[in-house]
Amino acid sequence: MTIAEEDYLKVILKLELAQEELHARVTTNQVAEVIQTKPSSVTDMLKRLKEKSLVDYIKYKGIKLTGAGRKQALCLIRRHRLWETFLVEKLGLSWKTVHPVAEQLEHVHSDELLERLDEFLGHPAFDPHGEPIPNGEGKLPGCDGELMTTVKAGKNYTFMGIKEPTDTLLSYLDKIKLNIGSIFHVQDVEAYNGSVELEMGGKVCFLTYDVANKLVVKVNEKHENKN
Amino acid sequence: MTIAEEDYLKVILKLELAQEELHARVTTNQVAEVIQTKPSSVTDMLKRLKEKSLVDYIKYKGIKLTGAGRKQALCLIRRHRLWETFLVEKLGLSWKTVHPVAEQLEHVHSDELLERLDEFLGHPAFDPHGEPIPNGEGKLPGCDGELMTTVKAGKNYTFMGIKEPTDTLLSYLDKIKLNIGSIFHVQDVEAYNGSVELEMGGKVCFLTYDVANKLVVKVNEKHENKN
DNA sequence: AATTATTTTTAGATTAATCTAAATTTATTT
DNA sequence: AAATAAATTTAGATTAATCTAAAAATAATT
Repeated sequence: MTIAEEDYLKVILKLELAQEELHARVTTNQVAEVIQTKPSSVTDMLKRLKEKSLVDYIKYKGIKLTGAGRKQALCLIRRHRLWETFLVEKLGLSWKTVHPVAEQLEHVHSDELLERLDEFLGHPAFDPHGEPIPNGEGKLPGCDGELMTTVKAGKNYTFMGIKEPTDTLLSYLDKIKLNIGSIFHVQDVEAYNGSVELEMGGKVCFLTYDVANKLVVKVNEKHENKN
Repeated sequence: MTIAEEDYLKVILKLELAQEELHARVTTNQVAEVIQTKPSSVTDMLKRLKEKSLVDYIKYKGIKLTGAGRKQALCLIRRHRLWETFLVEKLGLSWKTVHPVAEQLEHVHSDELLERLDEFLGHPAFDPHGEPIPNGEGKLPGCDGELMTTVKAGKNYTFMGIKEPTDTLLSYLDKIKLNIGSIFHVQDVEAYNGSVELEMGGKVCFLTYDVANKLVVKVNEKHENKN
């Protein structure tokens, strides 16, 4: 498995997940756009990936990952997000700068390294950008989470991840010190405009509906009766 | 700088350092032997490296690194050894297995990553195999160390590194729990056969001349009057 | 439905890194 | 010093990954 092949698989998976209409096939041009290459180069690569049974590719009809291809792609995303977590949590790099470095690290092949790294980081479920980290079996966590727009006043929650992370949103969360893993208490949900009032480590913060609607949270049963 | 180019530079530096007669030029066949490739492939690569002013290559006459080439090669060795240290010290992998993983990690390009990793590891001077880690300026540490065959009874030393590490020697040192960084007290040096008796954390151990002659140590002024 | 536009694929080149086989240069030995 | 052996280089191919330009297929529009 070459670096180029791995890059293509990852891009195809991301396009499949982002696809508007479910089960629609990813197109040659979509891939070329993301990889920043010519469609003809994509066609060449697709033939090679098909040869290896990593994609189901039909001329002029688009692409779909096979089971094996999907598994590989999820492994790459797992590696990428674990490395990003390491770079930010352990080495203190900024989440703004780690992507290109993780882009290189994700191509390092070693199952044992990956396992140990995961353990070293405490089996994190989300990376510093709030993206879920697939587990060893390729399953994404936090699928049982809910958006912060559905929380109930009086309950406690853990902040799990971000739905569609953008740099501006991440910067904002940095500023108000709302970090992944934070536990908070919902003081109030404003029925009028859906804004949420939280209490977190003694400090209070307000979130608009638009922000709350990007944040994935999980009820924290254990801390239910904290206040 | 491609991965292949980096691999060649590293091999050439290692051959230069291991050269019997100083200033002798590294040969095409030597490189081919180490890289496990054909001499003709080496010739091709040497032309490319010469083009980039990384080696001083004269047809039929052999190779020498230029200043720039040497700097690059030292950076690669630095990366390799820092990663090996990370893998063993932080992730708990065995020094027996880390080489091929570090071989991949050393090709990750990021100055900031390297700086932070070095800091995270506490600026180590030797890797888990006892090899010295070049610093940011490409200088090798422990050049002021001495071999354990020159120690004086009654003094305290720190175990810095290993002269020519082999798996069997490393395993032996593991077994007698003599680790890099260990501080020990020299109880006695046997004039008859040069064997050395050490005391280390209350335990005593004997080393033959042959073993002691591979171990790099440094007088530990601060602990001079421990006993 | 016919035409136009868009998407996708093919054909043919290019570059890095490798190979084999043959030619050349240097080293070694009679 | 001539002959032989060894090391090195060249010439010509090969593979992965890319490109450009042209051809073919699909989609959109009149």
